[in-house]
Amino acid sequence: MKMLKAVLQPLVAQALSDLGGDASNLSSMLQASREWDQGDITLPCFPFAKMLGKAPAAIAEDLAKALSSHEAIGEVHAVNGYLNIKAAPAWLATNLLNPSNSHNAEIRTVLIEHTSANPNGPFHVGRARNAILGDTLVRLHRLHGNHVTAEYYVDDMGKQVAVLAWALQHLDATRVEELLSEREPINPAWDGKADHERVRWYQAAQILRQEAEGAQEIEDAISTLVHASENGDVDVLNSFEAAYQPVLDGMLTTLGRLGIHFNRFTKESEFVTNGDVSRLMDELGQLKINGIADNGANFLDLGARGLKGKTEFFYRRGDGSSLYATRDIAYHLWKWKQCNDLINVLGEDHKLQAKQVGMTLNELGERSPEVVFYSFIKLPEGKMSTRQGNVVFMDDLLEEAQAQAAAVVKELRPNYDAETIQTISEAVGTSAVRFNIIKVSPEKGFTFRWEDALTFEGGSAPFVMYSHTRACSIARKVEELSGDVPSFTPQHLQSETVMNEGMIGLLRCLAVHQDRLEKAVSEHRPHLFAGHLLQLANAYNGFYRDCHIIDEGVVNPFYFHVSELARTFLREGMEGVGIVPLETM
RNA sequence: GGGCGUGUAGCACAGCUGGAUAAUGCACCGGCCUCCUAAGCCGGAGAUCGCGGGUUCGAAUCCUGCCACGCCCGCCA
Repeated sequence: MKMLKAVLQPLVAQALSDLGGDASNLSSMLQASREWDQGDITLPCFPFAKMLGKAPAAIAEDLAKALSSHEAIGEVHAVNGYLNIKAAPAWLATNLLNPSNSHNAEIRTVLIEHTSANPNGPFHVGRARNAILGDTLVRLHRLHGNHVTAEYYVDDMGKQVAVLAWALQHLDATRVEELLSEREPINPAWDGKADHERVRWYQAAQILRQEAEGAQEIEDAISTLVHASENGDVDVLNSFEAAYQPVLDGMLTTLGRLGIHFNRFTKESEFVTNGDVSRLMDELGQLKINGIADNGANFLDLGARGLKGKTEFFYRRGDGSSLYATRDIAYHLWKWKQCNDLINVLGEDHKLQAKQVGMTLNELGERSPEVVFYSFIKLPEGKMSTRQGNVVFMDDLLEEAQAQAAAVVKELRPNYDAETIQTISEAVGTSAVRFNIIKVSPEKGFTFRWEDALTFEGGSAPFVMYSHTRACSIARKVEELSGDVPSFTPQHLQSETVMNEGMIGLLRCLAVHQDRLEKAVSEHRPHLFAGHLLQLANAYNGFYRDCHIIDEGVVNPFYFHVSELARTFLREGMEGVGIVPLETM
């Protein structure tokens, strides 16, 4: 409703100063109405009471009378000290349907790093929250018009890949299955998918590392590998890559099914081998807050910069090698060279680390990135843990979602052929899974429940998808019936003396579409836009109920143009949150 | 022990830069397919906004104390 506010503010300011009030803070006081029924824009009049020596209710009444008329203003009501203003539906329609209202927001170059999971095993639902959140941010920024690079930071040199590489070199399939005999066997559906296969090697190695016998030798061997990788040993790094790349490919296959893709993969080891990390450590050593431990390890005293709790941030070990966070800082310095805005999506367990990295960047005269943190997904039985078998793999969830969706399609549309059912159920299943996760705010601890993920009713992706297919169906029918409908002109509105509830509801919802997108993007809160999409779909359904676009074979051009605008907003919005915009379902 | 976060109807969740009768979905009760796709629409019922204080004309929202849960507090990643 920014467009309405822009028109109203000068008018309200005039009315207010005519009454002797101070209009200087008006912009922040004139707000979108909390109560959707009451109006589009509201001015609470309580703060003026003292200034004007009048009751708020009376001030609201006076303002309502003093407000000059304008084509944008539909209704003005003074209620309990609030001045409520509703936009004129015809004005809304004209503004929405005229393509002239192009918003020219500044285009930013944005680098979004997300997921970056260790390539040692398949995604479970918990780890996938990062990818779904991150990819939705990528999509929403693009919808907003920004240039976005979606980036995966590949941890190709840590202990986890070292363990995987060691296991693949020292164990065979028989030994692995022997060690994992008490665990559930691999789901036969994922035989041949490297993330599911190789994680068993990793798990077997983890078991061996726990055992008393021989554990020390394994530990030494792994440790040697880790150190070699940290020193940029090319052979070791190559062996690591050979170990993890098929796993990563498998993980990316899963994400691809969810419509998640990356523009670039950047390997952690790059910053070691190209010398950035050692140059960085030298630079950090020059800082005032640098400190040196007894064994020669280096740290920054971030307590001196206000960090509470643990104040020493170690960036160099006693043996001179770097730490994960050090490499992350080098990575950030590199990332900053190529964008205006930097966004990272991280689990809540990385909060302290991110704080340390951000403060160090500031110390070097660089900006901190924006970080979107999310809480972990739990299962009703408790924490997700691979070791206890308390885990839901994304691959399994997607299979199940698709199967459930297929069952629904078969029941609802018995005449559809197998291929159509497959297409629809795949789209419905994956969209439902994404939306189920994206619609809740990231900081909320999320409990995964099969019945919620597989709900295809109100509040879900299929609900939005269904409204969109209705709009598509109408567009197809209109096309068959009358070919091209002439583009919108204000004359189309002249027969609309009174607009019905469904039409007004949809116009109002369309009017806030851009505002909602902008807010979700600027605050990095995709769930706000997900909520708006549900509202938009709901508003479209009300419009569909009240406004028959085709009546006795005749197309109402005004209704049709509104429907088409809603269809466009729905489609773009769905793509923005990763819902597949099917045209039939 | 310290830091950060969460706590809203039976369940899940929105609202948190202070504003009205706390929004939505599921589940529950009742209605709507001779009419553009009923994965829909309409109506009903259901909330001491964790608990106690405080600031304010006004608090789910801000401050403070307490309680519960989660995450973190490695020269790991």
